[in-house]
Amino acid sequence: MPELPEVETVRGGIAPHVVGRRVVRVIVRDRRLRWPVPTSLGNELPGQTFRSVTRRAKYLLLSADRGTVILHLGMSGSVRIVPRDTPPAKHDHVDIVMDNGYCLRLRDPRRFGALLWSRADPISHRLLRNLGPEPLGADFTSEYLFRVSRGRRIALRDLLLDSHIVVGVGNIYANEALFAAGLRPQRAAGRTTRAQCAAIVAAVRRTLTRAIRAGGTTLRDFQNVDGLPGYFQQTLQVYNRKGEACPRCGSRIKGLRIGQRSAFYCPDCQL
DNA sequence: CTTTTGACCTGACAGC
DNA sequence: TGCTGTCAGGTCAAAA
Repeated sequence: MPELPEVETVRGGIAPHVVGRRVVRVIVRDRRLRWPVPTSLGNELPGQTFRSVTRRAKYLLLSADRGTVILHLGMSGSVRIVPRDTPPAKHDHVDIVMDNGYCLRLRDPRRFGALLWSRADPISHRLLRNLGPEPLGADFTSEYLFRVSRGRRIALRDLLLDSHIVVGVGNIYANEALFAAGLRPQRAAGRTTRAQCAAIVAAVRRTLTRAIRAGGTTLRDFQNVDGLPGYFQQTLQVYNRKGEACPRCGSRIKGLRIGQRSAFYCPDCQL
């Protein structure tokens, strides 16, 4: 469910409730997430204080005194800050109880998310080690994108989804950014010019930045920490708008499948 | 090496 | 009211 803007929205939402708080205990009701929630989390985290909440790709990193909680929301994960005695709902799998009477509660119906504990630097964790550059960072440049796309027949949409190329971009924002760049999602990545790569990079950055400002996109069930939806879906130009009028030229937006996942584009605005 | 496919899960929704 | 089929914002591992 969440892409970079949604994860960033969650990061900003939980940070003020978490940083400086000491963990009292960890309650695991169901450890069967994408990988089992490690017993070391419950053994080692209590007694430690959270020092910062940062993000790498779609991972949230809750740094404590002698380790880091690595949290990924998968497709359906969400976190809330609730009073510790709030009865858990279905799919509320883990509580991290803090010393102020509140807890960080993780809900994840599909259980594609992950909650891990890293004693060492989380950046060298096997899940984070081989990730590509941050899309809003200085390393994601048109020259970089041009270089890594040479000789690739993969669809542009799928190149943007590849976390080894660039992180944080999911299916919604990949489609939206390619609309903004004027390139069809199914176009072969290798068949792009330097100028087109520059347009893609600029479009990715602008799309993500705007979405963060809007508090993310809520299509079905994304909620921020306060239980409120994001507002960027009102700004979506093509995603999930098959058959509707292109906001730029009025043509009918097309939908197609690339691999197993749907893609959307305007046949007149995108080459 | 690149690209595609299958796998992991539950829930919402459309259509009958 | 049910049933069935389809789809979903992620991403890893294995197959081709």
